[in-house]
Amino acid sequence: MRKNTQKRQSGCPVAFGLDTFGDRWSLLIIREILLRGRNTYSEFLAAEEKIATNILIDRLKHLEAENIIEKNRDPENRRSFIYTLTQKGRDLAPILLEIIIWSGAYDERDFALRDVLEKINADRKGFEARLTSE
Amino acid sequence: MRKNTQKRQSGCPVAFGLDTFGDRWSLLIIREILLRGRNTYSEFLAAEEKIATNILIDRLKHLEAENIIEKNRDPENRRSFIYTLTQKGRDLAPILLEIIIWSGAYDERDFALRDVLEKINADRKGFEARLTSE
DNA sequence: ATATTAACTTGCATTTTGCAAGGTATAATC
DNA sequence: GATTATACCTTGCAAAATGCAAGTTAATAT
Repeated sequence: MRKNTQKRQSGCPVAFGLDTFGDRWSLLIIREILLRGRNTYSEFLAAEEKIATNILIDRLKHLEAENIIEKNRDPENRRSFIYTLTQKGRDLAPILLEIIIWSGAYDERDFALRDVLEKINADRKGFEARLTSE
Repeated sequence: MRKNTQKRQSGCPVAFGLDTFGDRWSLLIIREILLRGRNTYSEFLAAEEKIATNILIDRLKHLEAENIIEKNRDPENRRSFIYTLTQKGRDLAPILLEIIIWSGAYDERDFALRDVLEKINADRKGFEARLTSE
């Protein structure tokens, strides 16, 4: 388990962001919820990048502690939990979209989420507004 | 030295971005160049976050290999090198700005780069255009 | 009762990061 | 022209984060 959010304690907003969600996995979990409609532990585990179980639970706890995601019991299946984004979490959408735009321009390989890039190109503001609202 | 860019080989643009600049330090180096006009090894070292020398040189080499920054001798001081952003590097500006906006909304502490946030609020498009152009 | 699914936990190896102390080449100072 | 200082690294080792494989627990299905 990571040493309880050891932040750089720098006064810079870029550093603050990196300290909060700037690790190898957090944004991928947020991508799963925000852009792929996944929201359980097992769905996150099934993502193509193959996150390890201990890392996954560590990041989920961390993101929950940062109030970026919320964990609730699935009302229809009492052994399952549903992870959803808070407003703070949904507000990460613009960052994700900019990363997708940048990679769209510089990744030569064909890739997933092309549909997302197309939606951004078609109507950035509208698409983003839908993602950031409840 | 990091094992030559071990990428996740995922087809996702978010993962591609994270593999390219998504570590603890790369975006801070890019911030120094893009938003603070710093462009030498010693200036990066002097940044408030206190990056270690071996990590700094590793990230500089990595970013250069990824064609995000360029290294050139300082014509006025032959023992110094100037690191500048390529177009690919300048195109990371929107991502940095979105991180600054997000942190501006959710970091309760008073912080640096307030001036940048104000410029974004005053004229996002113009400010961003200036950053991404040569 | 038994098996299966979902959500974890634990132990240990590997990789990355961080710290402190060098080392080399250029330039400034005595 | 010898000494000192600056700028850019390199190296060795300790600490932390990540990754892998094998458990564990609790709810549900058979």
